[in-house]
Amino acid sequence: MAVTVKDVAKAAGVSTATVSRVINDDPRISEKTRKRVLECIEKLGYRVNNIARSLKTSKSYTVGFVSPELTNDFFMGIAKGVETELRKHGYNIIVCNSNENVDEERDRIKLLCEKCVDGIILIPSSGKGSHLNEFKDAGIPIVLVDRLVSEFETDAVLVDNINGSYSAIEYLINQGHRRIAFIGGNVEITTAFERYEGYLRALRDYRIQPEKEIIKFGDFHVDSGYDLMKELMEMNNPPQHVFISNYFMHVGAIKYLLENKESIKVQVSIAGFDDMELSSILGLCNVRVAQPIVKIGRRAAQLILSKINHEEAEFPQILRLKTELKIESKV
Amino acid sequence: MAVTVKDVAKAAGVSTATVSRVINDDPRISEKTRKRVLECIEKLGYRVNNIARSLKTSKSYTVGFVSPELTNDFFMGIAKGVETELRKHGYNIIVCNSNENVDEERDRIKLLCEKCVDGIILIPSSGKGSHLNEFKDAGIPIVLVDRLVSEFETDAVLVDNINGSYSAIEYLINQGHRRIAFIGGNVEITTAFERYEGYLRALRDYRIQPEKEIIKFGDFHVDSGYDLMKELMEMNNPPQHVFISNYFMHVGAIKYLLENKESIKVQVSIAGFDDMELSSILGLCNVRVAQPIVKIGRRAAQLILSKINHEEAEFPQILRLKTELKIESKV
DNA sequence: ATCTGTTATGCACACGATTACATATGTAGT
DNA sequence: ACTACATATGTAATCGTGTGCATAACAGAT
Repeated sequence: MAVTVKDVAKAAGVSTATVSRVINDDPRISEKTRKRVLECIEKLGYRVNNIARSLKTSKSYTVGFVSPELTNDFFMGIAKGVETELRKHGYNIIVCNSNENVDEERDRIKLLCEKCVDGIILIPSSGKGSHLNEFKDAGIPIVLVDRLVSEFETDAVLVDNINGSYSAIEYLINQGHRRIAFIGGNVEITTAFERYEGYLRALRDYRIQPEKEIIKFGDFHVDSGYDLMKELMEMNNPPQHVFISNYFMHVGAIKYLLENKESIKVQVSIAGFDDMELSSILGLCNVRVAQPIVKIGRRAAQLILSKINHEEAEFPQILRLKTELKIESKV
Repeated sequence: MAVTVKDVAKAAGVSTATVSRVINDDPRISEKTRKRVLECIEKLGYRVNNIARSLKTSKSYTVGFVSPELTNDFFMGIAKGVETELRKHGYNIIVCNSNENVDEERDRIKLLCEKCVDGIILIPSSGKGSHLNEFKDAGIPIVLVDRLVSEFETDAVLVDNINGSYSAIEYLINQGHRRIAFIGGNVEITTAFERYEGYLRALRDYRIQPEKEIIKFGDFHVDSGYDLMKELMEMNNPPQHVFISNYFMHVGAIKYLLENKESIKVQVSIAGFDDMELSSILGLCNVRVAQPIVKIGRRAAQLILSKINHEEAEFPQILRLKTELKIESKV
């Protein structure tokens, strides 16, 4: 059915080896035959079969990308960076949704191994990583993104969460605020823990005693941000400044504020992590810790490429990218 | 290096054919040898090489998913539906970003063909489709999603945009409003055209003369929504009701309204297409035409599966999914 | 004419699995 | 004992490429 090198070879009156060499730009082929072969390829509409090629070369030019969720601009921003960078090198990504579930995560990785991907970029769905050791002997390089996991060591691209939080809190303190509430994610996730750590560190450095009642932990989702903001606002003495360490929680918090404008006794200002399309329009968040989202993806791609090509500098390697503090001056 | 059927066969004292049959659940294998083979598979840590399998069976169990953008919850909601459905049948998706660019779209599809994907699900990046004909002879089924294109016929999963718009406008009219502005996308894109058509049709059915000055077209992006809302609000006689036929434009429009609260003379209510996580929190949009986003993906997956398996009922087939009108009662 | 070296091409096997066909074994019926 | 048939397994070809090795063709030097 499909046109193969064999057909091209026959048409051009050469061997399949020659055709293969033409396809792969082997310089030893004479201009004359190269031209003839290329003509036949064109005429017959030949297209290389990458499955066969992969079998022969043991390179699939495909990497797996496993994300806890697909409808999430943060994760997909990373995916975008990964795709853009890998595409330059002829790679594609197989995208899998782990549904924030360790079992599904394992399942997807297993399938990716069986598909012989050249590497895997994983945004872990939890803080645990023991199940990842099962795949060590498959010899497929893995790069973690955004979060680290326990019981599994590998390269990773992360953000400097501690100093990200720190800088935002420091800014607020310098503005004269001393009672700053905190809404964060589950501290078993490294990202959440580090952002909390940055908050605490800034308070300590400025000799401010953390106030337990205004420090709340949830799960990085919209509803959680909503609920925790509600808790804060229903206190007798609600805080006027809240640092929220995740974009989605921040959206949820603002949702609560907008829905309950009348009943809230104080005016609240929000500082938050991430600077997404919608962060600015919500108007209630004028201090933001921006992550270089697409760059995270790019770096992860570069890292996996160098592992695939065994340019192992000093692995395991952990890249920490800096955040940027964005202040929106109230007009 | 890696363990192959050969190794397993040797270890179990059988031929590779037998091992292959065990792997593929061939019922002709005796319980005794099946057990022995499975033990050896376990012991050696054998994992099937899907590249080799694909070469032999000409099935890659992979489909391509080409989207104009990755950081877009609408497109990724579709991707999620696709992934979920295909996963059940053992398929994976290679996700490509066409960057809303026809040339890149063609480029990605070409690569997908060379990777021997079993099918392609495409969210077209423009209204043109002539370049898709190049891939007809590759024999790889294609399913379009969300939009149709000119000069190329194939199956598609779409939304009933006309009646979606219609129902929203009809609702507003029944509420007593007669001056309803329209902000829409480029009418060369079928989706945008149909939503405009629904708007017009509703006005006509209720004997309302469309008013050119309050009908605006942009490009389905946030900035465009912002600009067009600005145009409307800067009119001498700004409309009080605006129907915005796309989620991102709707976000941009609200951004403008929030930023310019003081200078806007009228109170504006917005009706919009799509019902996303953030639609509700913005509070300014209480009438929404909800698309069954994940279901669109599911159906596209089912369609591509039936084409792959040649269960061609009566192709080309166009599925139109119904929208749902969501009214948020102002409390 | 012979040798050396370079360049261009072909032969044939391998990658790791599937599968049509052949064969071996067992069982039962006549 | 012979045939008939079902069951279980093996043999070997095949999918479409890439590539080590062999070889052919030719030029230039001796």
